[in-house]
Amino acid sequence: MTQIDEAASVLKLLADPTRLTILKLIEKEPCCVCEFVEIFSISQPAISQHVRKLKDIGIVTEERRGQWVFFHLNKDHPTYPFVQSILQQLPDQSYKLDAIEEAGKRLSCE
Amino acid sequence: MTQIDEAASVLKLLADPTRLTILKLIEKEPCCVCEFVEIFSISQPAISQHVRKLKDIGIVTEERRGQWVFFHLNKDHPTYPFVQSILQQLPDQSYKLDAIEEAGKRLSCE
DNA sequence: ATTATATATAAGCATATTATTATATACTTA
DNA sequence: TAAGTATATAATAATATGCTTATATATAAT
Repeated sequence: MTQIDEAASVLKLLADPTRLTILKLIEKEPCCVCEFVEIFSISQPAISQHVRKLKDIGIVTEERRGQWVFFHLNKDHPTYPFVQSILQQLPDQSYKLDAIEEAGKRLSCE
Repeated sequence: MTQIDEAASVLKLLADPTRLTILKLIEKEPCCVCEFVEIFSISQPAISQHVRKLKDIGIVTEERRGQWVFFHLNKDHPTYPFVQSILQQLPDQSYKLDAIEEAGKRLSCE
């Protein structure tokens, strides 16, 4: 496994609009699945599967708070500097959280 | 098409070890297909197909020199700064060209 | 305990990706 | 012009990806 292979693996994880948005959101603050479910127009299992891929390499960690699970960007992960350098170039996505809040759809986890 | 979608598309193109190495090589100097064929252990059509994907979005341009086609990294492309910021973090791959040269396999295009 | 809510996993399916082989095209040179 | 070299395209096959629905698990609340 060369550095190129490792970089390609990380890029593959980032190369999806849903996962990229998730990462960009939790870069700012931890979020829970129920928020992602409201934001994206895909099913809850689809969200879980995207998040699992991010957890599998360790760039995302989970923290359970009661029945909710919050996801954090793992700043201690070896690939974090690389990931961060990419995220940093993308526009903030928090407006998506604001939008569901205004629509009264920000669920009880908040 | 949001900025996130566009970024994801570009990342998808980079998310392959062959394409990533090609980009890293031509970042330094234009290369021709015959060199890639020696470097990678995949068929010539497979190389052509990888290169075509890069040409399709325009981040790579081609220049014919006789029977050879050389590929350049297009520094004027809108996504170049983004791509460059990623490539810049990867280790130089020129040793692969050196290796085929020493092995006497650097073909006539040189 | 039972029920409700939040999340994860499993199975299945459609589509995308990446390779291969066969063949076509472009250019060079004898 | 015929033959050789370099590259591109087409057809096809294997595998990967990302979604869905159904179901399981974990916690909370009645």
